[in-house]
Amino acid sequence: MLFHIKDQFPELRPYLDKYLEFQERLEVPAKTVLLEEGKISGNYIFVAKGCIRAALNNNGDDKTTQFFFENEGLTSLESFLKNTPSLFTIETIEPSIIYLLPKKYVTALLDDLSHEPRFLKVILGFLAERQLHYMHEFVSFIKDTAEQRYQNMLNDRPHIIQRVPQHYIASYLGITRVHLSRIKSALARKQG
Amino acid sequence: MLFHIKDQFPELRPYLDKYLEFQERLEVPAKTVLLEEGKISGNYIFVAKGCIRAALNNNGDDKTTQFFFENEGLTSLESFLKNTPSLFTIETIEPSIIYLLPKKYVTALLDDLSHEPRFLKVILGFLAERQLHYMHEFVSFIKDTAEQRYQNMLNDRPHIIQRVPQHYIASYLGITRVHLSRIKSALARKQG
DNA sequence: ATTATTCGGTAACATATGTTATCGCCATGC
DNA sequence: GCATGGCGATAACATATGTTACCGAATAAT
Repeated sequence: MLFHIKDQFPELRPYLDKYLEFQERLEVPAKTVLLEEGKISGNYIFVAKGCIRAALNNNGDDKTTQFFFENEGLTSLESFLKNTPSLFTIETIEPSIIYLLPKKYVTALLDDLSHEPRFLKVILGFLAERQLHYMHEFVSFIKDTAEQRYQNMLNDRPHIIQRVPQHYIASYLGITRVHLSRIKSALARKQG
Repeated sequence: MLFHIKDQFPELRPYLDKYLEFQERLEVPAKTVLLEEGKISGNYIFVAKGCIRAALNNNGDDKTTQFFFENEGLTSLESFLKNTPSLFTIETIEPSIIYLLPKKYVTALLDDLSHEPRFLKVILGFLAERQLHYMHEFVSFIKDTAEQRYQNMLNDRPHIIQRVPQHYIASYLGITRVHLSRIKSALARKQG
């Protein structure tokens, strides 16, 4: 929420720079858990290099719900705002470089920024974008078949397919890895 | 976004009251289209009485994506913020009383409020809530079967099932009305 | 090098869901 | 009163998707 804003909105830079020193830099291998499902989220997480996923345990099977790559940041929003246990586990997929900003600094920063009128539009745009993202995903489940959702991913976010193991992608699409494999071979048969 | 905030946050009332006079009150029968898919959204829509739905045409069949009831407000956010054609048709389900606030007043109000520090938290909380709503819907498609989604709706939003025709609910759940009917009779057989 | 894991493909069968068609009920308009 | 259309249930059949099991390639651990 913070550090990618810095580049897009230079006028806000002074507000943000003040907090950079409080970040903790982590260099971690693949499959490192950054936040466990059921725990309270204590940090804003920024991905400098690598990629990570959000996942939940659904009666024993692991369901991936989101992917994050370089220069994306995340919190378990619900956990962060309401101090409730996180619905998701946050875990690296590749070896990654991560920055953590403890929650107290994030809230302090928000307080700073609430006195800065220009910030309202920034935060509005930022949250609206996330909201539209989830809304599009949701609508896609209503209107599209699994095969169409895979095609959408191929078109809109091909880096996911290139970098992420297939079983994570399958659960993200709401299907099994067997079915995803079938979809791929059906598409290959159709055109190559 | 505006008029239900008024009651929750009395300190913002002066900001909001100024704009009340610009609302247009509409009393309309069921199946009245308030915004057509493909058109640019020109108003913030507030439901005073009745209920409405958002829907889209997917290769000829009508898919309902959201329901709104008394004291809820909506915009086609994407259309509103980016001035792009709305993805959805907005249509009344029951005879309804609707208030419209033209876009220019909404943006003027937001400008007013950007100078009011207390407002940032309000808008943050408000947008976060919408975002969490979509996220939960999205996650539910990943982890739940159609039958479980119907059960969730029964538990969390039973008024929808009571007031909305079944074929709208079916498309909202991502299934056909035939399948929804089967789910209902399966549940009835299980317990009654 | 050798083993153990992870990953992706495929087959056979089971279950979930879609499609089409038919029926009955009920509200509405004529 | 009688049509008409919207709505919901159900059946028969078709397709989509899940489950389990097995294979082989690539990668990591020893």
